Amino acid sequence: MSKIPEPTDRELAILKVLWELEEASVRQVYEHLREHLPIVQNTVQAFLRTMEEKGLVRHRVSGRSFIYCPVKPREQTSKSMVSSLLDQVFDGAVDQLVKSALDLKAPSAQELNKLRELLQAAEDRSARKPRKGGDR
Amino acid sequence: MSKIPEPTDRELAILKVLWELEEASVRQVYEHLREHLPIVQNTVQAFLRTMEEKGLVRHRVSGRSFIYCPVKPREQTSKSMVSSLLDQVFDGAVDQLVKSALDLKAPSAQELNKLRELLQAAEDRSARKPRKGGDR
DNA sequence: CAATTAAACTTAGAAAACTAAGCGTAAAAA
DNA sequence: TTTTTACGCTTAGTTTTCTAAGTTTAATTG
Repeated sequence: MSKIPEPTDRELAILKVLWELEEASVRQVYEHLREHLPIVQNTVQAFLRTMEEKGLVRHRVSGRSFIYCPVKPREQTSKSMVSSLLDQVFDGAVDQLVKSALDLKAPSAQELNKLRELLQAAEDRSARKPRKGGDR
Repeated sequence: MSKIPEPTDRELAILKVLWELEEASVRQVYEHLREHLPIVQNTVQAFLRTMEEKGLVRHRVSGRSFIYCPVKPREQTSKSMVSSLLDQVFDGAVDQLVKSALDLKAPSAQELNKLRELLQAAEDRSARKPRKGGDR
């Protein structure tokens, strides 16, 4: 139902802090953000307010402060962003996306392990139902 | 030197056509685009003009028409976009990006093959120089 | 040669993204 | 009790993105 829009760059920067801290006051988000980019606390606050309007974050009250948290977990958001990217530049070709990612930065040993697992899992799934069945 | 900005959504849609056709007139781009989204030829033309200013495309003259082509190949553009996404949401964790991609859409048999190759190649590279040496 | 057409260029404006100053209020400090 | 401080709210401005109408120019057609 509630169609949450994809976050913009700044919104994403804010969400990133919230994902990391689980929840945070305006102040806290501001403190984190300004380590990476020049910004003013009021700006952060204004963003959080509009982000709440868009359904990207929620808040609860604690004393005088609002404590914000993300509505959607990182995985869900990233998924739809990857999906957009996939359509926008790769025409849906997953392998090309992966190739770009691997070309970009040599994965660490741990990452390689994880990748092997992921691929194995994908193969298993594919083996179990090789045809393009739409169970969505 | 010449720092080319990342293309916006619409710019990307136009680039996609150019990547596909190698090169194309305004007219041709327009014809392709309007199959997917409501747009007017003038709009496409204005975009191509500003895109040329930004360094995203170049043109040559053929008769009365401008024939546009992308400055950067698809791979290069996608690479920097993937890089941004990686930083913006995954904090650089390639495996998480790949996981997102694989969760999103079951890869076809061909894609799986390609993925196996890619992983193998990454492993080979990693085996040959397991330490983080920077030969770039 | 006049009219039509097809192309690029100019201009303009709406919508979204981003930014921050200024205001009000209530708690805490002096 | 007065002052300061810490917060959220309102407002407003700039910039970027996206859109398309109008204008000009030159070739082709009648």
